[in-house]
Amino acid sequence: MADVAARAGVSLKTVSRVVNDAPYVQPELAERVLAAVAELGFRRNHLASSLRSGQATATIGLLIEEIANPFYATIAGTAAEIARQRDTMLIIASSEEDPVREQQLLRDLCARRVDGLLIVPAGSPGGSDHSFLRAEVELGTPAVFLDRPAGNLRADTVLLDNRGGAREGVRGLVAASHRRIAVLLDSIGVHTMRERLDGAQDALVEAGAPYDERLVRDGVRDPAAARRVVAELLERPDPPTAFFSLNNRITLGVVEELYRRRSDAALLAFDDFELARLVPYPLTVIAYDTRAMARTATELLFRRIDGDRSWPRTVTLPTELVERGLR
Amino acid sequence: MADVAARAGVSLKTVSRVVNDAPYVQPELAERVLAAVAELGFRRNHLASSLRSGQATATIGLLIEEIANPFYATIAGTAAEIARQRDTMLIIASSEEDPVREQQLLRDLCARRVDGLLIVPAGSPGGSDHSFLRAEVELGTPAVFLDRPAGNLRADTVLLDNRGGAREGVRGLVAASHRRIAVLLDSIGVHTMRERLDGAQDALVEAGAPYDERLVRDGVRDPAAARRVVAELLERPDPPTAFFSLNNRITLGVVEELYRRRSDAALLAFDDFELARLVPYPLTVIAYDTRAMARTATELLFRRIDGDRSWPRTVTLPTELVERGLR
DNA sequence: CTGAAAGCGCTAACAC
DNA sequence: GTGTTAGCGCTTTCAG
Repeated sequence: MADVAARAGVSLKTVSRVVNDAPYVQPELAERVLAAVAELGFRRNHLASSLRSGQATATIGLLIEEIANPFYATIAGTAAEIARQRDTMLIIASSEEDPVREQQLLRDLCARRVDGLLIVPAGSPGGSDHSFLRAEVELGTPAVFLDRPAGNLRADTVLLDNRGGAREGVRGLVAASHRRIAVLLDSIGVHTMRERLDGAQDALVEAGAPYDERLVRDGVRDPAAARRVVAELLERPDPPTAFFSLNNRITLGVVEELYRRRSDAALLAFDDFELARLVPYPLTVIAYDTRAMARTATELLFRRIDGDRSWPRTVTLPTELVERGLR
Repeated sequence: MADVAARAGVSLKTVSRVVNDAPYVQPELAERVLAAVAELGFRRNHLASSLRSGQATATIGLLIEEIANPFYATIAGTAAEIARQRDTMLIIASSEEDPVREQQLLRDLCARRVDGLLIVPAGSPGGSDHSFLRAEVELGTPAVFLDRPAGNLRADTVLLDNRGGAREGVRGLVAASHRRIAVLLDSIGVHTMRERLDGAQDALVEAGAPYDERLVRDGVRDPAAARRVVAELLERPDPPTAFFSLNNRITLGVVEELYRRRSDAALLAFDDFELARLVPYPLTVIAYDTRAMARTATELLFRRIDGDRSWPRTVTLPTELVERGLR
């Protein structure tokens, strides 16, 4: 910057003004500065600038499980889009469901002085403890939680109506006279899974239907496991007449096995997915608007960054039942 | 840091040493410093640190079209994973296929003094001009290009064998006696699309098959458009007996229309996709390893960051033919 | 092994 | 309108 100033025959501060589009600079001087900038290939150091000016690194941090997962990719895309409108960059960090890693990454993000944090908590057993963020939040790094609530921290949170959605879906099955409904889930340690299971039970209890624990299968980690569980359940003496899959990876396996067996069991699935309409099995999907969730959270975050100090709020977004699959 | 030093009764520099795990600090002093750090809730300012120490922001920039697209999400995930092993954060920016925006974002990333750049060029007509990066690269910000070549810049590049893959796939169709092969593509302006089309023509020319321009349809932007084009082509007096879809969004539409009509046309498709095995139509897919591509590029980038000044190289990764779909 | 001083590149606060 | 001075939080350099 000093070089530019020398070359343009002005002071360092004037260069700073020009580079930052500050008002009250003579056009003539500005032009000379711009010329010098071009000649010298000068590029402003954003780090130094935000070091001096206190906050405003024009960067927000997003902490998720893993970027490659389409659900998180959608969240990241939405957050990036909104951030872009404010000339803010997005740093994405993946916790891979590890609370220790999550905490490290969050601390690192704070050390980089991001303007705010968007967090999908790692959902492993016990959940993560986010109390260490309290200090950061008070020091001016707001945090908004997405999809899952924070652990031990009062903060803005945007959730889906997992319980309500599951309840409504299972009510549909019950109304179609299903009583033996198998439920397949990934991990009961994850908040969303617990909520969805609770919703299913709500509907069953309401209907006075028996709740058979043997029909609930936890630990279904991938499509292959789902196929095995479906096969096993269907070979029982009193097989379920309906399946409720609590996430879309499980749904893939369930569909494949039901299709293979030309089963006529009903299928209810949490999470919509691209291609759901092309799947060779009729199913009812509990869909939601991932982008709306991410948008809400990101807007909430920017409101905080802009100085909103009101009481933290929790927003719950609705789900919707949709018919999918080829019939 | 000064506060911590005061509290621990040491100099500022000693705090710096302790915080950075530097050797040659008396354990006793270190302990006092750590205690003070904990009491005061001190957190090192990463920005200030890398401002003074020259480079090493432990951040790399990734420029892609859009994060929400699974292809780019996979690239981002792989890059983030490798970066993590080096305690490096990843800033992701989306160009949305706009070369102007691309350039802005790249400049901004440089202004943030990222240690290196991973770039999937915006593929719009004419391609982008990356010559403005030459200065940055020379100033020590290495760049590696992915999936598409750079415009007017010699740099490390990792590509897929688009042409070879398409050639091999179409050879298969030709060997199965197909002569009227329709080709559907998104935009001829994108490098990968041109290469794929060239590969198809290679195979046709080899076989002495007629090349019918009316069977090549550019501008098929989404699945709905693909459906319309398929419908129209099938209603011609001499309909194609095979379809070659140049990307997976197009493939979705083609599958849907062929399935709907219970057609027996052969389908060849560039890009594998999750759920391809569940698609209700037999198809041959030209698959490739996106993660390998991203891994290769990211490793190349870190080698540059570590000081490799050898001649830029271009790596081309192979594709593979795979049978998919329900038969 | 530890500390004092200088300064990374920039901007806030003020004087001119 | 423009320049000067100080200093953001840290690390480098070099003296002890």
